This record gives sequence, C-alpha cells and structure tokens, in this order.
Amino acid sequence: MPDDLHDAAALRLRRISQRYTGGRRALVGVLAGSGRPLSIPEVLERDPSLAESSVYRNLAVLEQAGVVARIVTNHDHNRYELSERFGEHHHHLVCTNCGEISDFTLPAAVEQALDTALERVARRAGYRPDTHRLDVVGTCATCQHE
Amino acid sequence: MPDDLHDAAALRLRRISQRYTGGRRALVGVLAGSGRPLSIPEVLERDPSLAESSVYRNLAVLEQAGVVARIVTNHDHNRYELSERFGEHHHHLVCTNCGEISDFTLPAAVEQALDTALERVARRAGYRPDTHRLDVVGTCATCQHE
DNA sequence: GTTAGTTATGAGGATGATTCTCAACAATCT
DNA sequence: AGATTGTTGAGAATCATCCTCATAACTAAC
Repeated sequence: MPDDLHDAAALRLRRISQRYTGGRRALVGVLAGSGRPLSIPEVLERDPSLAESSVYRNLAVLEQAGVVARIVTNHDHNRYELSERFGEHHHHLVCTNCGEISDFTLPAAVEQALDTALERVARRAGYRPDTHRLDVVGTCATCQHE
Repeated sequence: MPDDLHDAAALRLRRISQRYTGGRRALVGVLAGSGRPLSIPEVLERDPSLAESSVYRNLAVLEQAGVVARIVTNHDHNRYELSERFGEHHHHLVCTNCGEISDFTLPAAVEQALDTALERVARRAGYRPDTHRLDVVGTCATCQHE
C-alpha cells in the first residue's frame, strides 16, 4: 500500500473539494490490497469497522473523484476497483455463473488498433468518447467443474 | 416485423420447453421495432397493454432462450434488445449522462483481431469464453449541448 | 371437443441493494 | 475558542426487480 497511492487519491479528492478521510483511506487500502474488483459485502468483510452506508457514500465520492471505478454486473452487487489511472488500462473476464471478475490486458498492438477504431466510430455518431469497456463473458475455471 | 423473426423466436423458446405466447410475441415486436435497447418503462410505454410483472418474467425467459439480451447500465433500469443472433454482432455507445444506448459495429478486420486476441487471453486464464462486450462510454450528441 | 394436466398471466406483495435523513462529530478558518 | 462547513453512521425510505397464487390459456389424450 504505497504512500503515493494515498497521496494521489487525496489530490484527486481535493480537486472536487472533498476530504481524504479515514474511511475513504481505508476503502482505497482494501481495494488496493485485493487485486480484483470487490463487491460491497466483500469490502465490509475485509474491514468490518466500516459502516455500510458510509461505504456506499464514499465509494460514490471516490468514483466521482476518479479514484475508483464501478463495474456493473448481471449479479446482485456492483463491484469496485481502483481506477485505471492508478494502474494500467485493462479489461475484465466476467464469470456468468458466479459473477467473479478478474483483470486482463490486451497486446499493445490490438489495444491501439481498437482505440483508434473506437474513436472514429464514436465521433461519427456524435459522441464525445471518454473511455471504453471490454469484457469477456464466460465461465471461470472453478465454475467449469460443476 | 418479419415473420421469420417470430418463427425463429418460437423455435428458440421451444428448445427450452417454453411457449411463444402473445405477451412474448408482443415483446419481440416492440424490441424489433425500436432499433435500440429499451428499458422496461420504455417497453411499457410502447405497449401499455402489457403487465409489468409479466414483462419482467417474459424478458427473463426470452433471455434464457437467447432471443433477447439484457444490458446492464449504471443507470436505474437495465435495457433489453434482440439477441445478436437475430442481427449482426455489434457494440454499444453508452451515454454517461442520460443512459441512452445506441449500436455500432467495428470494421471486420478490427473485430477479427480483437476476437482472436480475446480467445487467447481467456483460455490462458482458464475461462471458457462465451462472448464479449465492448462499450464506448461517453456523452451523446444531445447531452453535449447542456 | 371434453377432460385432465400443465404452463402462463397479472395484480399485488415481498425482497434487497442502494440511497436518503438527520443528529452527533470532526475538520478548517478567523 | 467560536463559527462554519464537511463527514459519519444507524436506521428509515426508495424502487427496480422478483415472487405468490388464484385464474386463465394452452396441450394432449381420449
């Protein structure tokens, strides 16, 4: 849990006139220590001192600040992870059975080609593109043995 | 609203021992007539004779049958569209402001390169890949003027 | 084409993730 | 310190979605 991470998070919060409080720092720590997107029950499991309502509120604040990203799923809970700006650009493998998500990256050449193609498409449709999301949907290793 | 569409839908339902009832046919008709993914309130608007609870139930059945696809969003309602098997493989432009979604396709070469890259990545992670989802997230034309 | 058995419908109720409320608390400024 | 503003957390409120169950519609066998 490097200090730079917390410094960067604090900076981003300050930009939108928000404080980097203990609860928010704890959230960033939990997400950083996980390496994969977590649902809110999972976050509460890992730090039971946190209050549910504050976790919801603070994850929303951190999302606005660009510190965490919310990943919506077909399953019951959304999941959260540190924003890409704190790591490298990546995508997700989503298990349709259990809802677990893990990260992957594409070869740079593919990513590049994709990026320019998407840019072109978006502008043609009148969209101002912000980012893109790419998920592979399938069955994870453990769920295949059932 | 071509008959082939309804025939194909009926076939898919029969495969999972479900009937192609009037309510389900109406849903397929509404989605086919829209050209973009609809939320359930939008569906009810377009055919007020439908019962909310039946729409939820039937969209779930149609999803299981592979006739419609559910698109989860950051906004309040999920959206539904006819499955790709009834049209061509495509992706989505998602407006972060109003939640509207529209469709686009990639140049075949890019799509191909992406597909093989994703296949490789998934297998390496132990996933059995099923499909992929690619969304461009941004601001739609009308929301840019605000 | 009537009967028996199965499946679908829909109105309202239940569920549960998320958000809101508000009183107590903490930080910041002068 | 006092005043102002932002944050917390426990519980209540919201609302999209799903469930229940009595009724209706279909299907198959006779």
